[in-house]
Amino acid sequence: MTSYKDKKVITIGVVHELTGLSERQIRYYEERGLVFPDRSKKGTRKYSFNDVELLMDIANKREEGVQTYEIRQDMKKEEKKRQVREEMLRGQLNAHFNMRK
Amino acid sequence: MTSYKDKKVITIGVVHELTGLSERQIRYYEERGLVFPDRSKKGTRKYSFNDVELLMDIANKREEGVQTYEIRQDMKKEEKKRQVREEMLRGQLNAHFNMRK
DNA sequence: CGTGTAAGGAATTCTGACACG
DNA sequence: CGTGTAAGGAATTCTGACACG
Repeated sequence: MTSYKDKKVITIGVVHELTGLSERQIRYYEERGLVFPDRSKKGTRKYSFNDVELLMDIANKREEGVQTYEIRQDMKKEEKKRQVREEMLRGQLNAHFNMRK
Repeated sequence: MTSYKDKKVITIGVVHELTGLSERQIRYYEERGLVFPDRSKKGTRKYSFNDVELLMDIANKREEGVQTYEIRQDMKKEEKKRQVREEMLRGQLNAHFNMRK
């Protein structure tokens, strides 16, 4: 379920190289609740490949002039949708198995 | 063809955390030709998830008392096998397509 | 042979702040 | 709001070497 894409192992310097974003920008997007890196014991940020992809999406939105606040709202909506879909699926599965009982 | 598993983005410190090997050991295995990290512009080593897996295999072999030299020989043999298999496949494909001409 | 360690330097990362707008 | 930058400190990484065995 958790693959390499989700493992938080990339330092901010490498994320900078991969995305072209400045470290300042990357930290700021975290401040705005758009990315959530892990922290090593000593406090350095660790990102996953998923985070890198997300940051590239954010970079594109920013270029279009979308504000971080709006990006955050959109991300919340997406999250909501995903939850609803999951609940529906769960409900159907339950109904199915209840019928077979 | 090249996935996240092959992307060299992990610093030696994180590799240490993931494998349990000391940085000294990790660098030594490189010296012996067992792993080949990339280098960032400034010279710090970058490993891939594949490298991490390889290092864990090496760690197991070492625990069994296998010397780095032998591990290297085995890796070369494996590499050879892979090449032969590829050449055979290529040959069969060629024969196949030549027949259809 | 394989690994630990101390050494000194260079590069990285962190935070909080000021700047501009 | 979003980003650059200088500041000072702490943590990371690098290399070459000595040590033990």
